[in-house]
Amino acid sequence: MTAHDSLAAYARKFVPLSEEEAADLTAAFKEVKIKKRQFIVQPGFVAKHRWWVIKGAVRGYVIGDAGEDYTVQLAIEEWWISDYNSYIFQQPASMFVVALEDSVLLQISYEEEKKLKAASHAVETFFRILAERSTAAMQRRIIMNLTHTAEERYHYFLEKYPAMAERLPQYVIASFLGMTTEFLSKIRNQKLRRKS
Amino acid sequence: MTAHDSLAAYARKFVPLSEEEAADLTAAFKEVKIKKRQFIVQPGFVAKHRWWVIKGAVRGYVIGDAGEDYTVQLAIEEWWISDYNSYIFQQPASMFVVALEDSVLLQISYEEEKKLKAASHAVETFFRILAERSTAAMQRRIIMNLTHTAEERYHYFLEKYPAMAERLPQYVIASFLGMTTEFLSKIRNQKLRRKS
DNA sequence: CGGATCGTTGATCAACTTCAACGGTCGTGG
DNA sequence: CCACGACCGTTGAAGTTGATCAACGATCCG
Repeated sequence: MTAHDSLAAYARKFVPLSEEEAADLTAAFKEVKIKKRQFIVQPGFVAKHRWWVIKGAVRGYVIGDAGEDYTVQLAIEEWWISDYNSYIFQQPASMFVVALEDSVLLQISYEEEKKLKAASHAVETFFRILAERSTAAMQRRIIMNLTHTAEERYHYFLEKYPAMAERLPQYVIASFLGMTTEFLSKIRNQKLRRKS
Repeated sequence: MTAHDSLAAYARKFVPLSEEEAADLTAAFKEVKIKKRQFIVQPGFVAKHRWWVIKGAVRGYVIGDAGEDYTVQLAIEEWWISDYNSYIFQQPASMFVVALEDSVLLQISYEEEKKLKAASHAVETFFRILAERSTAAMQRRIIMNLTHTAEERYHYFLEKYPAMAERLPQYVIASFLGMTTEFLSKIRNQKLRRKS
């Protein structure tokens, strides 16, 4: 099965597409290969594309005032990634998006996506569903961050995303969970000097 | 201008609607009045509606294991609210949604919304845009929470949402920003014992 | 008037960061 | 092919941010 066929199959999980719609949708995506440490979005530049990961792992992050980095999004196979604030509004990005491994992506441009959505109600629905699911996922993440300690968030992450947990470097997971890599190391090794 | 006209005008900021589409859209919404402290979503029950605030203020929150409450969403005039994880997937809610003031809302049911989106490409587009904007806003909130201190988040909130800041009780703002009301009080009154 | 409700203040405490030092591993160029 | 950095993770000590606890004051409303 080709990369484009995978995407069509993925889209059909959410919305029924005619052969023609599926063909038009996938034709708008271009396969790109990126090397580990290669950037596809950088602050100050508009994110002109969104990407769907076929193979590999990609990370979106921002840099704080003191130079610390914070992972905002992670994507492995069958996940989407971009700087959505930049992509949706076509404004300069605040994020970096970089490959954590040599990766293969399917890339669609803002303009192409816009045309596709206008041309097909079903494709419009597909992107609406993606956006809704993304909203729901972000809401869950906000709740998790507000209501749980660093240690709880890590254990939840392990359970929910075991594939990422075993594959991604620790500093990426730590910064995704909103803690330092030192602290995550202590959690993992039970080196917490607890009163209890 | 009626409440339903306001909604039509709001929708037309994002997408062009024919007279018929606008009429169908607004007809699906029912005006509801709720009293301060009245709940419209409760954990365990499916959120069957989403609401658009015409007048008043509404708060969505979750309760942590130790009974602390965390504000997940706030809505005043022209904002949307629901428990989106519940509404989108039609699964039991984890949030409470409650009126902070006597409020007037426009309410649409999941089923009605579904029909409308299926019947009109433009309405589908409207909801897609809402979802995308919501995703982008949540991403900004995640970044803000990760990258800034409690004090910085408060000052940013003041600047960005002055209308809410002057109108909502302090404990609501504090829990929205992920801090205790005591701490927010100290920030506001500069009672922080700082080394600097 | 009297009880909720909301905000304030200070003392103490816990969660997590920062800083500094070090050890292992991986990959790349000489 | 091996040596030398980068990169990644670990550990401990000290420091900070913000939470918790407890008490109290003001205001609002029925």
